[in-house]
Amino acid sequence: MRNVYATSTLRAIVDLLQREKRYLSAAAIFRLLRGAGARVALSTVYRTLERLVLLGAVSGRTDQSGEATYVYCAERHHHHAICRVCGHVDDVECEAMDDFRVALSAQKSFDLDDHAIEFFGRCARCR
Amino acid sequence: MRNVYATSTLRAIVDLLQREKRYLSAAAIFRLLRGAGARVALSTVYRTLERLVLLGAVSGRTDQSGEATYVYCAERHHHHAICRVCGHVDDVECEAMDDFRVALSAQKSFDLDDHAIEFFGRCARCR
DNA sequence: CTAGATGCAAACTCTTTGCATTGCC
DNA sequence: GGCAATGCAAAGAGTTTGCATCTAG
Repeated sequence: MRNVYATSTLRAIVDLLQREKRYLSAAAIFRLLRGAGARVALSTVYRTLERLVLLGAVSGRTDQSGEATYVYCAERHHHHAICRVCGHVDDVECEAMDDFRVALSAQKSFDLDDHAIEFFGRCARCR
Repeated sequence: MRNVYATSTLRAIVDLLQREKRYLSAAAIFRLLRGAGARVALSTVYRTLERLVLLGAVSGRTDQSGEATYVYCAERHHHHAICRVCGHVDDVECEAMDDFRVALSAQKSFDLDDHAIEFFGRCARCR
C-alpha cells in the first residue's frame, strides 16, 4: 500500500471521531474542525476520510437522507448498535449475531426497538 | 391521508418493480419506462416512488455509491437477502432472525458470505 | 369540476476532481 | 528532495422544486 502521511488534519479527524463515538457527516466534521480553529477545506475532509476508511480506522454509512457519515472503528469485523436519541454507537461482536437480543439488553443495556438487516451472498440461481 | 391517484405512471412503476424483484434506481426505472415507450419525466419517477414508499408498496435503500434504489415489497415487516450477482431480493421473515443461516441456506438456498446489520433503539444513557 | 399528478427546466445538496502549492518523512 | 496532502474553485451526480398544464375520480 502507498504511504500515508500523518498530517495534522488526519490526526484531528481521528481525535474528533474517537471522542464523539457517533456517526458524523463530512460537513459536520468540517464545521467542528473549523470551529476549533483549524484551517482546512471540505474537500480535504472528504479525502482524509477516504484514506481513513481504507486504513480501517473509520467506517462509513449513508444515513436516512442519503448523506455519508463516518464513525471511529478500530476493530475489524463487528456490528453497530446506534442510539436513536444521541447517535452513540455501541460495538456488537459478531458472536452476538445469533442471540443479539441478549447481547443488547444484557451486555449493553440497549433498548432494542427496531433493526435493519441486509444479507449478501449468492442466490440459488447464481451460485 | 390524502388521495392517491392510480395514474398510468404509478401502475407502470409498480408493474416493473413487481416483475424485476430487485433494487432499481430512479434513473434505471426512468430508462426502462422510456424504453417501453412511456412519456414520463425523471422528476415524476421520483415523486411517484416517494408516494409508493409512503403507501408501503415499495421500500428504498441507498446503495454503496449513495444512490437511492427501490424494490417492490408488499409485506409489512421483513428483511431482504440480496444476491450479489443479479440483485435478486428474497424476503426473509422476521422469525428467521435468530437462525438466519438456516433460513437462508435451507429455505432459500442462499449462499451467505456477508451481512450488514444495524440495530436501532436507545442506549442506557438515553432511555 | 377539483384535488392531485406531470413535464420541463432550474435550483440545490453532497461529493469529486484539476491544478498549483505546501507539508511530511 | 520527493511523494503525498491541501486549498480553492469548478465540475459532477443525484435529487428536489416552482409553475403552468393535464388528468383521474
